[in-house]
Amino acid sequence: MNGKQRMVEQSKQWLCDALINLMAQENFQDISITEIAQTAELSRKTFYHSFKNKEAVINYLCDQLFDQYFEQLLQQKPQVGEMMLKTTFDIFLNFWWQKRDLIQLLIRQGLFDHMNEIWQQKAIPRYQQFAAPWHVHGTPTQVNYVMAFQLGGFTNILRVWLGQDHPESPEQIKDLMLLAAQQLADSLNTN
Amino acid sequence: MNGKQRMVEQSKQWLCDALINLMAQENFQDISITEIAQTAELSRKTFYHSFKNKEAVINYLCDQLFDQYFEQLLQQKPQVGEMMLKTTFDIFLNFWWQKRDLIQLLIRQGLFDHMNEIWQQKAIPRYQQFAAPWHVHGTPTQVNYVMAFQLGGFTNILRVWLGQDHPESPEQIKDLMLLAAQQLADSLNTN
DNA sequence: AAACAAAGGAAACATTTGTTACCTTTGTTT
DNA sequence: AAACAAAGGTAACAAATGTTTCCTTTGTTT
Repeated sequence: MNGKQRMVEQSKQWLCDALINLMAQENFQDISITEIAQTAELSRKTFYHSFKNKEAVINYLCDQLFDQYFEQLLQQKPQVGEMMLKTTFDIFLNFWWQKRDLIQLLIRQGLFDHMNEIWQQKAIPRYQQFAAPWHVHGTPTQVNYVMAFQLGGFTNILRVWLGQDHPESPEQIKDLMLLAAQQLADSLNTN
Repeated sequence: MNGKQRMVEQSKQWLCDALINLMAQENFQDISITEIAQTAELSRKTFYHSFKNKEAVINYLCDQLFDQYFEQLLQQKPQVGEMMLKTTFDIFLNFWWQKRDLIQLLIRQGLFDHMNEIWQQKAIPRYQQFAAPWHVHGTPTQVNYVMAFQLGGFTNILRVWLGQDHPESPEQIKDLMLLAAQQLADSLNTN
């Protein structure tokens, strides 16, 4: 990355930070582009040079988040069986626990759905690089739907978990999830 | 409902229909309020009387959809075990199959996430009226997270299913889901 | 039937948005 | 070092948004 690109990235980051700061005090809908630019100490022109609109800033922010998440996931030592399930839960829960302030802000502003859209688009192709936390076999279509189910399930747990004012610790959620998974399996098998 | 309220509801419906028709041809972002009002043969004032903005129209639309869905779900004969799982899948898949034109429109316009947000908010409290398709027991917190997982999973399957130009028939998806559920259970038990 | 309340229409309004033109600054290239 | 390309700043612009005022129409109340 050369100096010119660094300048552009820096501006984008400043605008992002400005929007996040404003969102802590004001409703997303009511924040104007002028306000963001002023807070970032940049001109409105620079905003429109960096982003198409307010939503694009959120997109950029979410892109960064997911790249960070998948980086952590890729560093995971290859594992199998139950250990893999636990490791995947650990990474998932701890990552979002670290980012909880930002996520809670997004949830409160009704932007979690927006993040989810980006997650789904980026995650499905990327997940082909990994084995699923539980073993999946079958036709590509079958695998795809099982993936979609898991992905949607995890994301929604994240929504409920961090949507609370005082969310439980990652450890508590982990135990909860393992128990729930086991129960789900039991109930499906005994039916 | 008296005549006055009927008039208001009728206007809302006309504006809704107008927006849907316009969305089939034009990008949601690029549709102006003026355009919607003109298509509905109502004044811009009437639009702002009925809705806060364009997004509110989508909210209204989604609210209607979910009320219809839960009505169907409530008519379901009380059942237990595997039959209940199949019945729930049937209602879910057939309902959305009927509405597939609208859902596909929403997905293409990047509004599925918006619908999802409304679904989640309305569904979690409402689901307390039902037993889950598979048996869930435990603390209220545990039940809540298992519910969230299932709900998120189903919704995401809907996204993947109807996001395609030529989605599979509901019967095919049903078989796929039952198989996937069984597999999930097996893999969790053998780990 | 008369009075009233609420909805819709017309039109004007300030604000915000997104775009453009022109100029200055700054990093890259040769 | 000079020429160049790209980014940022200022300012103006048309278009759209959301709000308001005033007036007409329509259904409800008494």
